[in-house]
Amino acid sequence: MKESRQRAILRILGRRKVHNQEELLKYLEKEGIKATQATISRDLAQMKIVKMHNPEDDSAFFSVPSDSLQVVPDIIHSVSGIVSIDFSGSLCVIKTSPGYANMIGAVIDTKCGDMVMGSVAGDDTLLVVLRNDASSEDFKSHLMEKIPGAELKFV
Amino acid sequence: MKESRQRAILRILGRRKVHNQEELLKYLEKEGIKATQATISRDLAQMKIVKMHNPEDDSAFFSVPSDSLQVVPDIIHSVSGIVSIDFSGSLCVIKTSPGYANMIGAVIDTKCGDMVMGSVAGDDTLLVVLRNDASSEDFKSHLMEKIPGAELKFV
DNA sequence: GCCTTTTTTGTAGAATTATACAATGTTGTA
DNA sequence: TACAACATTGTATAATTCTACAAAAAAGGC
Repeated sequence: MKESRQRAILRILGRRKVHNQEELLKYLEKEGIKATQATISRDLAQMKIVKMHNPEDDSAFFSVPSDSLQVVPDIIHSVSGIVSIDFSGSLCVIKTSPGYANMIGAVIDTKCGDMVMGSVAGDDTLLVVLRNDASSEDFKSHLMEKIPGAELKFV
Repeated sequence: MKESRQRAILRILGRRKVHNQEELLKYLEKEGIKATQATISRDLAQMKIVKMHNPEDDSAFFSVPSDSLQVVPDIIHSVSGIVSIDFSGSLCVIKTSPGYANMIGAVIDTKCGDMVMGSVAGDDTLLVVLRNDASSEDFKSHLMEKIPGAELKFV
């Protein structure tokens, strides 16, 4: 129950701006998941999800920072979000579902540190810089091994 | 007043874990800055500072995410936090005061985008990937020009 | 199965944070 | 200086989030 609820929370936050916990509760209910504010308060803390402010329009919404996800590995690994993967030299461009780039970047930094020099993530695009001695083929197979679901996306 | 208070907030959050706004208020007072909870609530929102949770020990503290800082450019540019700068090929490793790496990474991404491919920041270490056609010397002088205080740190 | 231990959850209320409003301060213009 | 326009702040309170506690559910051990 808890795991699928947290998975649903990630999915919802990746798609919409959610401004408070009551609102998140409503979206969860639409997916048939019932819970209370107290429960998702604990979920958000556990998942290290933060409330971000947008000074432009004075709004606030929940956001999943890039380093949040090693805390709940079981969840991340079952959420892929990867749309496409392409290479150009030692650069790898990964397109993701909206909002997922940071998360996937965090997983890659953690799981593929030996062949990755670093990564920069936008909202739905992730740029991975491979080390000089790492081939794109090596990186591909590493990804397939470490991120369940990734293999489906290679065309 | 507001600007120096926000500068002080960045300095404080870079050095200590602050768990709520009342606590931040006390640290500010120690620096001779008087304000109310309402004021720093607005400051934190404007600076896009978030409250992060640590599920390990059930604590929470304020944190400055990497993309927070373009919002308050006047402030960032007067905070250095750089401890050391080293190069290895087209890689640049910048050690910073604890908590400052993200912030400095954001400044470098913004100010040195033409010679920087991307950067990844930990808590006190920043890895900058230079473009192939940018020399470390070019990057150094660019840094010195763009980040007041940086020149002091080159040994 | 039955008992124990641990985890998850809801309720209710405490703690924290955000904000409407009024007041004060600041900036620019003449 | 005097005025208007705008920005910043404090007060009081509203809104939101967290958490102590008890109950329920799940996981292990025998």
